[in-house]
Amino acid sequence: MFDVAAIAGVSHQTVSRVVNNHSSILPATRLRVEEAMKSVGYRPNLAAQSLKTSRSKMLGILASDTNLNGPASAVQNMEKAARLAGYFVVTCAIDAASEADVQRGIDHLNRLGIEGLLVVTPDSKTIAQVRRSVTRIPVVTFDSGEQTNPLAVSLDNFAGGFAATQHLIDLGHEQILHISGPTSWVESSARLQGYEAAMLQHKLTSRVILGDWSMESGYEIARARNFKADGVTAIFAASDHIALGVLRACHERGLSVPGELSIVGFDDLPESAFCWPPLTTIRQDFQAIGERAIALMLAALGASETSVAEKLKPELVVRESTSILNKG
Amino acid sequence: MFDVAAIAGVSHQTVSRVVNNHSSILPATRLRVEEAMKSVGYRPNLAAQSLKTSRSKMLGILASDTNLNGPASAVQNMEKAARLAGYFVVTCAIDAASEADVQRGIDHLNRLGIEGLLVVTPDSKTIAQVRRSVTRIPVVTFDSGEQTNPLAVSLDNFAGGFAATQHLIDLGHEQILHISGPTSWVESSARLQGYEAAMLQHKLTSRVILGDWSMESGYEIARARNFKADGVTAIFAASDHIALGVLRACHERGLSVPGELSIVGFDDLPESAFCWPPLTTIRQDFQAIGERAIALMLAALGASETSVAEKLKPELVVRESTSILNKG
DNA sequence: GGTGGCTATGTTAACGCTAACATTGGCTTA
DNA sequence: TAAGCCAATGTTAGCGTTAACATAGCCACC
Repeated sequence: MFDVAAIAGVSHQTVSRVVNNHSSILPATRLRVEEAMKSVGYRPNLAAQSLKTSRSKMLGILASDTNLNGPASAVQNMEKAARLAGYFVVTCAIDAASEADVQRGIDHLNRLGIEGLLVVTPDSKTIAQVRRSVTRIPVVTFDSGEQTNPLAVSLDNFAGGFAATQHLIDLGHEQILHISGPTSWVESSARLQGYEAAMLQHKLTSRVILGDWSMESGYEIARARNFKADGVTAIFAASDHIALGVLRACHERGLSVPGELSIVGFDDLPESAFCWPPLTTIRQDFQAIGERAIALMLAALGASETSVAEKLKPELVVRESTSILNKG
Repeated sequence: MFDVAAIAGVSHQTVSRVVNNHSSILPATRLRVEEAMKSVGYRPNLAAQSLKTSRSKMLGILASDTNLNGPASAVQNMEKAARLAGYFVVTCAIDAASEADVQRGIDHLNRLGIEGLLVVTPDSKTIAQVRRSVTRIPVVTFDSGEQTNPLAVSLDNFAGGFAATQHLIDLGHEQILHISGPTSWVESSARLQGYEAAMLQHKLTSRVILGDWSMESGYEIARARNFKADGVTAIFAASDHIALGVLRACHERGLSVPGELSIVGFDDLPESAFCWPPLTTIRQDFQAIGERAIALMLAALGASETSVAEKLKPELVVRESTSILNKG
């Protein structure tokens, strides 16, 4: 910095002012300084800036399941959006099931002096834990329902569950089974509620089995029961993974999809369009989700205007795993 | 820090020594200081440490395709391994196809003062570009073949390609088609070479179609040709995604898998075990890959011993998409 | 018993930067 | 023309930490 100042024939403070876009710098001076910076390849030292301003320009992301498509896409898009705003993103993978692991993650990120924390996990217990133990800095999470925390991105999982169920009802199905995710997940209960609301509205009886998001779980559930005998003609699975597991079990048993059983998933995994039959599902816009999360964070940090917080609506994608009920 | 020193009745420098595990501290003093630290909840300020020591304890990861399972798992495991060693990881998603975007990513990470850079991309041009423009700090990449850069994790994609092909040959197949990935990807050419070596060894003729990793590509290729008419009885796809696309096309046409066509993929996506039929594939151990990358990095930073660099061998996972050639 | 050397701790300065205050000089205005 | 003011830049100090050197006290050994 002093080198730059010497070359440009100004004081180091003037250089600092140029770096920080101060107003009272003569255009000619600014130009001279900028050229000097370029000539020596000057880069401001972030550590020194942090130390002095006590703003680190870093955001932490606490994420579980980062190898899954959804969270991974969301995190990736958050990083891009944050970078655009001049922020750095430090991701920390946690096991949401372990309270101790979550705390370790928080401590780790705190040591960095992050200015804000984004929590990418659908586990409501984890979210509550983080909100409880991180109060010094803004925490942005994801919500899937009635709560309206101003620092949460609202994903309308209720609407998704409703749309999936409505789609099956529209096709004439009445015996619609829902395979849900684990109860502690916010997504899970919102999707379930959407399902129940749609069923209720058409005076149909809800039938729910508890799954755990995984393909294994869908597979085991579908293997353990006889949908035909039960009269079930359609399934709304809380995740594409569950749906994929069900699909495999149907193939094994020779149950025709969608001929004898219609299936709707949730997430629109890239693979879901290419399984057989291609899966009707609910798509979430992870880019929008990531950008929204960062926008909320920036607003909380005072770096930008507060944006309007309307819920992000997922979208029904109709493919070939669902069809009109074959009455017979 | 001065607060801690005052409480413990020592100088701030003694506190610093306790923090850094210096040897010449009386156990009693250390204890006193540690208690004082606990009582005020003291956390060393990383920015100040960085500034003073000019070591930021941060590693950068430049990653493309972070929403894909493989890269995402690798990155996740790198982060965990780095955290264990006291390092922070800053991930930066790039579009490997764009040289400018890669450069922007490098600049972004450089501003942070990262101590080392890990490049998670299979695009050899990007790797070369990064190696060219980042020389100040160690760069760890991934290699898939003959090159033996000491700072690259060697993934034996050749062995994987060989094993996949050998498996099909063992089942009696002779007309084995390989759908490859794009040529600029290191993985791609190594897998291709493994395929060709196995074919050559059994005096079989190689048949290769150029794909681009994606499900769409596998689907389109399989739709555009008639494997039966061509006499092709088995396909080794360079990725599970390609294989999944082929599989879907087969379903559409009523071509029985594995009855009329055996298929082997590469990657062992979680979904591959649950498609129909479950896909025979080559599994890579992403946890080992991530840990190995960090081990290499730590060694390069002088933070640990150099580890022996034997290639990571992928593993054949036999499922139901391959079967003995049905002569007739 | 004095000297040398060691061990445990204290003191000082500096890392690169920015906030706050100080200075300069040109311009307005009575 | 002198007082006042503002715009542009300079000077100083300190953010929290650690390296380097300084000091104090103890033990051993001739």
